[in-house]
Amino acid sequence: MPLRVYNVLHREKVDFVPIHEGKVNMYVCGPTVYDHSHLGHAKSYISFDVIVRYLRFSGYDVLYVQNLTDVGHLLESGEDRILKKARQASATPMQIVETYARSYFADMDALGVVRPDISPRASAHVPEQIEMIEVLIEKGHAYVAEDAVYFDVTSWREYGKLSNRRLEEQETGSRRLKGSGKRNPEDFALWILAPEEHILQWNSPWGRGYPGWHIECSAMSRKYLGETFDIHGGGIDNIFPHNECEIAQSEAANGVPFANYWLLVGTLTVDGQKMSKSLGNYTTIKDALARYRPEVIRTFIFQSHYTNPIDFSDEALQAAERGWERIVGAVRLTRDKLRDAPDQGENTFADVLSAHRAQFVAAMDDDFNAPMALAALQTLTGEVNKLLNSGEVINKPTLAAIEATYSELGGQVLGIVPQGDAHSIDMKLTDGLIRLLIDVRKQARAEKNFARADQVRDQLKALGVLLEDRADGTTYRLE
RNA sequence: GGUGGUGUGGCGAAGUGGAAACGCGGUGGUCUGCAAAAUCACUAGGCACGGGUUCGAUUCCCGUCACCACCUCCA
Repeated sequence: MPLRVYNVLHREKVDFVPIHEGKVNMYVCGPTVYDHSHLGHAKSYISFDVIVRYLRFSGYDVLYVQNLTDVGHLLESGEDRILKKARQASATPMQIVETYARSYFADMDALGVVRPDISPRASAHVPEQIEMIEVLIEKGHAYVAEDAVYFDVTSWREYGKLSNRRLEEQETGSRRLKGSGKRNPEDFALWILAPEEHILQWNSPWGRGYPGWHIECSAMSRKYLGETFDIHGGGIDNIFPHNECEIAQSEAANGVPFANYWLLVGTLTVDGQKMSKSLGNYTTIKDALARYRPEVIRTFIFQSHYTNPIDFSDEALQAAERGWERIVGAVRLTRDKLRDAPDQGENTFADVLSAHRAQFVAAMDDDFNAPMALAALQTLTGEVNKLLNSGEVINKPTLAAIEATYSELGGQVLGIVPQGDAHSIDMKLTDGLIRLLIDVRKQARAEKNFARADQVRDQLKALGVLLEDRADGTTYRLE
């Protein structure tokens, strides 16, 4: 079955056909690094993480580019947000950029988000942006005003095609014309001339200044992925004006289509309202990670389709946590039994595994339907638990096949099943010591010395080690 | 005002023109020294509301209402 994706550009679900067979070139709008990231960013980048992981799992060679915006992203006041932060922190702009770029990567690493292959920065691609602006001016799609170089939206008939906006139907605030050399209110800045005291500025054919926000994505995607590439991703909240401007600039400059497929992620909300800096209703990723495991945050996000909004609450996270625990509980038990299972025998569970794998793959092939894929893992977990609790001896080939299925689908693709077998010396030692204590407690229980047995269990619990007695022995898990 | 989207059980959330996934929660069993986990059964007679098409609609069409996002900085 072919992979199908919902292409926002045409508002329909279509078969995914890459430009070059077996190869996917993909660009996702990255963050502006002027503050710590919050869970809204997590939803976006975890969603694309799974898209990239699944494409690779499906055999595609993916080149994943995600930019870092470190210049040109202006506040409503017209002030560059990086500069504002730098002034507040009495730091240089590049210190701010470096600080928060590192923070961003640290957060993404902690969430298990696979790093993009290339993370280009806007400030490091000024020549490429200038070059593109020059082409736009030559072709009559941009003009030089006294304060900036603007893209002339009336020169590009298709402007608005992604977001279905018609210029004449928009509420055009007069504010946007105030004090600028724009010909049309919807014209947007490609290059902004900087006053002398402005800290971030470069030489350009039009005078010293800095690039506008939108041009960076056009210039950098072209540089690394070509004039036409396969997938462009981002948050739905940036469909206008940012994504719209990108398309217009790129197609006007290059004369060929920009991205073939547009995949946009729904918003993370809090009490139905978008999580955002300006509303102040945000939870940083660092704060969230202090309360929930990364796998739990991922599971929470996978419980709704990436295109839909999802509402954040502690209740929802806790529900996700319980659901996640059920899955990894089965995995833990499987790995535990694998330690001393008989080698002989055939995989008697192959049919169940392949049926659930097929469900999982069918779900993901249908526009990366993670909620449905997760459901397949959940029903598989029911089957696995039944098998493991049946009281029968299960052979190694069967257990290994179960383990491999979870590691592949739940681990490699979704990133919610941690790797087994901690190989570090510390973990081996810890594991050995815990098992030693389990043996000691077993002895006490055999002697009906329940006080001693409970003491071992209670003290281990205080250390975050939870013991679970089963008919076939005691297992443990770390809190 | 324009554009796009959403409205499904106590909560979260999939999905389909022909008996409503999955998870959480709840109730009652089983297992168990206790605890924890697991497991079994039950838990929406209806999918915002009103029309229409159809043998049949939650699913398609029209209308209405509500909420959200974007049109102004945010993935």
